[in-house]
Amino acid sequence: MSLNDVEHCDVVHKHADVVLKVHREMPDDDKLYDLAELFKVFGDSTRIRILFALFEEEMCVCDIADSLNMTQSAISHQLKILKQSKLVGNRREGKQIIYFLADDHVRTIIGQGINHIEE
Amino acid sequence: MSLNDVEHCDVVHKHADVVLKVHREMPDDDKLYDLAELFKVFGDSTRIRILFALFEEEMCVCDIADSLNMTQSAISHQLKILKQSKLVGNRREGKQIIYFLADDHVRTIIGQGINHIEE
DNA sequence: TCAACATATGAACAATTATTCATATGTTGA
DNA sequence: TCAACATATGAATAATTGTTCATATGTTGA
Repeated sequence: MSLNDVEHCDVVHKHADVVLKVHREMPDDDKLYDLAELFKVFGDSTRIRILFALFEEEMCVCDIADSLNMTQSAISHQLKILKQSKLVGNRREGKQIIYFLADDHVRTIIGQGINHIEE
Repeated sequence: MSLNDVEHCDVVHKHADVVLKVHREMPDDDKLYDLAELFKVFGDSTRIRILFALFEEEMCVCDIADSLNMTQSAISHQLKILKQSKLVGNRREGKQIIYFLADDHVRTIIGQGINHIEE
């Protein structure tokens, strides 16, 4: 794409340096996409509640469903998304699948979110 | 809601203590909703790119639009959402409206997101 | 091997949302 | 006051997404 393809206002000529700088520093599309996808996962209160549940301790699917008063299917679908984003892990224990937080990024990210909304 | 309303599996009886603990520690619905709404704002690559642009310096709407090669209207709609979440602020300078990052939470949150996806 | 249990998954539906287009609002210099 | 510019906004559309329902997969103990 050329920088001259779009000119929304006359200021683009005066501010061409700014536009260039943004271009230089902007992460590539793959990274931007991955970032947005990650935050999208946090952008649903069911998934946030699942993560808060797992803050307490690791748990089987039906305990999460009971804790949140939701169906096993709904929880299972959301756990799949959390697992794909590597926010949770799981292991089998007999008939049950135990889910747990993958690492401490989850706490940090949610903590920062709480900081922001509580100001 | 009663804890006995839903029992997805027999384990609920053995794990009733876990369910209780989750209930005790779970933030209230308002907070969970606000948290999810906040992360939803980060969950769109256009808005992420706007924030990255503003990492460089404050900018008028048309410079953002030019930087991202998008229409003024699309950017304006997204800026409204970013402003409502208090992630950006703005001020008028003559005919232009200058947008800027509201505070450093934005950098921290996005930084944590990058940490996570880069592992 | 079979019945009961625990979890996962595909399809369908309703709800949400990002962009576009047309237009409104607000500002400036002449 | 008026034309040109900069931004905001409402309506419409297409695409995405969370939950439900039905059912499949996988495990255990008898």
